[in-house]
Amino acid sequence: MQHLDTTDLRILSAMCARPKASAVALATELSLSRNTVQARLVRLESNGALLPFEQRVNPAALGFGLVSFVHIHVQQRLLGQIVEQLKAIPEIIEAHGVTGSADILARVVASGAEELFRVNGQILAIEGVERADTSLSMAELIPHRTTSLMDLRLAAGNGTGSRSTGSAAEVAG
Amino acid sequence: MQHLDTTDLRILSAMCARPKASAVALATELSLSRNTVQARLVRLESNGALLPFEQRVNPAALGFGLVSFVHIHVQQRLLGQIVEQLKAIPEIIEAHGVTGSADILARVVASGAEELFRVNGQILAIEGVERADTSLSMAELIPHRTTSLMDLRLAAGNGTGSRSTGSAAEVAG
DNA sequence: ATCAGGATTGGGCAACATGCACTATCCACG
DNA sequence: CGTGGATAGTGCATGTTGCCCAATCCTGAT
Repeated sequence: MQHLDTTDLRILSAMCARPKASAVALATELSLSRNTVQARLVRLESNGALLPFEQRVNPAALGFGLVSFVHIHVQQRLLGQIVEQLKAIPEIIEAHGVTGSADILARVVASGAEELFRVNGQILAIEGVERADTSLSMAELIPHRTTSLMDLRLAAGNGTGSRSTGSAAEVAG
Repeated sequence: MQHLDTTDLRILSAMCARPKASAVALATELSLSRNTVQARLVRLESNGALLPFEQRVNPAALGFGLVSFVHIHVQQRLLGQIVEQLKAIPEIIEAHGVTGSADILARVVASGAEELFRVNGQILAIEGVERADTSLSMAELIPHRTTSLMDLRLAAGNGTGSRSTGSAAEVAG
């Protein structure tokens, strides 16, 4: 993962503030050359700093308004196969191998309780899955955000004036 | 939350497949009028089906490569104030009020263990927070995805041919 | 069946953007 | 100092956007 310099951060931050702004407009706003913005955008996409567009799609709008977090306990030796089978369940939209009392923490969405129950049944039917403990999200207290992180980084690296060069202001690492 | 019909789904799905495609290109691909695509896109943005651009920013690229899930136990009567104070911690990038043994499940990122320890200290210092149990993400087994949900919905509502009209094929809800 | 309202279609237009190319300059490193 | 990559500024053919308009379609209510 290539880390970002202040110019990258400024570009990202401006894009968050004005997603529809063209590269030309961003360049003007940030006092950069249009070519620079374009080159940076290409690099941000190719090096993984920008995740795929699908992150923006709201599951609730697709009818999956029920969000739950499922703590899954598995037989470790079957982990690989289990993960493959979890991937085949469309309602599991994220999963992490975690430390702590559970082995996997999955985000599972559904249209309602009945469908969630069905999906949980699918999870439990996977060989090697010993337990699945489900917590329902009752409220989204802090919606997913990254601007707080960007602001933190910009505030930390903002000692080089309004026109920062790359390596002198590399802050994200 | 306004639910989406098949045309919306097809537009979203095409955007996920080709994020850089113009409205004109999408319209051609989907056999729709350009105006229709534009109108639908405006609606998708305004009704919350499309989340803000910042969802696409990868925290790891900002230097926050350590992901953890913090289960927070609180005094219920102080919940409102607690949430406000959690919001003021930039490294908390998501939080849900959940059922189950914990009250709040938070996603906390950091550059490393030391910083995570510091953030945890901040959480614990909030009045009304009784406990905070942290699980580290050791592996992103299933990266966040929504195309699986879209595919599911499209497969479920695909009985009306290649040119679906709105209400006859409303499937998401 | 009729009517009304919203959605969709197809087309137009001025302004603008994009992707790519080019040259010149700057900056960091060996 | 020399070199290579990054940045800046500019140009151009092509395509896009935001907005507008009129006509048609579709759906639900009466």
